[in-house]
Amino acid sequence: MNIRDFKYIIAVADYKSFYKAAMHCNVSQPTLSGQIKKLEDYLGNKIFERTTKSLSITPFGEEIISKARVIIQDVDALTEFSFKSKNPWSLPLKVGIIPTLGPYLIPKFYLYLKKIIPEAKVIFDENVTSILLDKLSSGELDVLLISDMEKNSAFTSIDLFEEPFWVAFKRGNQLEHLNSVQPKDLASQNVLLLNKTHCLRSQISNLISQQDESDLNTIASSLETLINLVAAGEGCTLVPALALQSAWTTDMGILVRKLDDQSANRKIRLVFRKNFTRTKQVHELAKMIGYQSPNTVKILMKN
Amino acid sequence: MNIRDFKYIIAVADYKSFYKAAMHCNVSQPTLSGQIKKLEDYLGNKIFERTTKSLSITPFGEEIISKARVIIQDVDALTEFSFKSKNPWSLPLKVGIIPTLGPYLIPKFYLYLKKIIPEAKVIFDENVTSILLDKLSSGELDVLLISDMEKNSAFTSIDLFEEPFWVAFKRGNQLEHLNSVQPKDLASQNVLLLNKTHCLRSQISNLISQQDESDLNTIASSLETLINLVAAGEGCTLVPALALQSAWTTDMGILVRKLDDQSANRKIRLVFRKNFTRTKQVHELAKMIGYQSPNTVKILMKN
DNA sequence: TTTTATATATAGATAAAACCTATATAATAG
DNA sequence: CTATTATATAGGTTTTATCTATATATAAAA
Repeated sequence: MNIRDFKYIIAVADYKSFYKAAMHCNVSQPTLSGQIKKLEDYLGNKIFERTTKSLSITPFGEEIISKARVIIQDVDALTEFSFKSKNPWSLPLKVGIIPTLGPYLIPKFYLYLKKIIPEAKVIFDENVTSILLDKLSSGELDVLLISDMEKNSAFTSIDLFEEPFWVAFKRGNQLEHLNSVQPKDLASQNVLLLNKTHCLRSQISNLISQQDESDLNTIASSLETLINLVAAGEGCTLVPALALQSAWTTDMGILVRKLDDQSANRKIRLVFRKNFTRTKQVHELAKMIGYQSPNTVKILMKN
Repeated sequence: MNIRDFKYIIAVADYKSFYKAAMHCNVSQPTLSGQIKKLEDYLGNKIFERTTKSLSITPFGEEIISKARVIIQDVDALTEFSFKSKNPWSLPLKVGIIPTLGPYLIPKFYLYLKKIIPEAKVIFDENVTSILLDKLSSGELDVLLISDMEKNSAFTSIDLFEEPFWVAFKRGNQLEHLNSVQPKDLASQNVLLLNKTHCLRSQISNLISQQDESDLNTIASSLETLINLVAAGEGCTLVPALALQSAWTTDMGILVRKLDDQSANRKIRLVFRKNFTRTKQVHELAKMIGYQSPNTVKILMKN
């Protein structure tokens, strides 16, 4: 039994003619006759009572045709739904992003994405890497914007950009007098760090050769808090470039210096399941971020 | 797009495995994979996200599968309805019958038919031949039980039996003294006839060589009325064998003689459209009437 | 009554599709 | 690194749908 056959009997019922129905279905009349005969044989009853000069629908046929109409309507609805869904943005993209990146990166590409692809919808989930990876595995999220992560063969990633680290300190700190700041210059500084759940913490503590196990300087769970502590004279901290705000200098008396070290940066990547089906969406997102963010980073680096 | 493909994706959704779903569908795994791939290509979206160790359904796939389940349910209902309808008596048979036959023939086969085929349902319409033929053409009736009719190439007929005519007259009529009554013996009699709409009238008037145009003896529209008039001494009449009642002799003083003439009978036939689809029902009806009525007629002829 | 026009059915060949087996590829578990 | 398990691919076979040509049947016209 075939959906096509249902279309054939409905056409015959509508046109009251095998010949005309065949024209409408774009098949030859013998094809139509043959398929309907086969269907009738399978169902065990005649649908049509035909002579060369008249065609009527049997009571059984009326039942079958009305049921077939319902089925064809549902099939058409399914097809229409599918064709509408061909737009890669017919479904929202669920994006996980780390807290040290989200507040600064999202504003830089989201409006541009909506301008270029108005139907695009992105749902953000701001969480630390380990939680995001779990959600990606389970399918709760479609794609992640994260920094370093251990290798996972189930995931694929797209490198987006490298984000340098800057040192932020209060005016008056001895670092103010250095033209170029090296990691070793921080050894004598009280470097404030985020708590261990943030990937940024280990990246920075590795960089300045501090032991990650130490909880000594773990005094904040957000970059905003860290900066406020620095402004209060508590010490210095390292900040990823995108998080730098020009208002700091004027309003808070905070100075920044780029760290003069090749490894003083983090790689930002898009990560998604290797078999994720909506890769077109992912690549369009990557393109939007790629268009926007490298420039932004460069501008900030001149600051 | 094919109903089979819907069954495939539902099986995969249920078994969470291409391999197991293929087993369930009695096809090979490559066949299932191939067909689902084709469906996904046609619909323009992936239904499943698969790796060798996990299989999940995409949001699009969830929609498609739930729609497909509805369609498959409806298709199954259609199929089940068809298989139930394979019983030739799944629909009532609409039988037209002439008024000079219906009241006497129906009681002789209907109970027997119900006994042999309990699910059989017959709807009777008692009318004169011309009206019945119109209703047969239009499809309002499925089959007719009638006597002579003009040839019609759109109809087919099955001969059932020949019904002899008997003369009915009141005790004391000069016919009482004849051992055998011939048509010519009726020339001197006042033969009462039904009105012209009944086929029985022309059959009898032809037999006794009276002009059919004459309205002289047309004084009744039912056999019951004719018999009552004969009992009242108004004349004699011809009665088809099945209509003879044994009560006539005792209660009404009416005697009957078989007409001694080869053509003194009418042929009773089943007539139906040549392309009628439920011929099995028709032939079962014919068989039931054939089993019952010839015997009945013979018994009456000995009366 | 024969012819013409129209509609459905049948026959035989061709094209399309679904299917199978064998094998490749991929990923996890031991 | 191998064994196991699952899906994908390749190539050939079978089945099904389709086409063209023609037959059959009926009603209308000549």
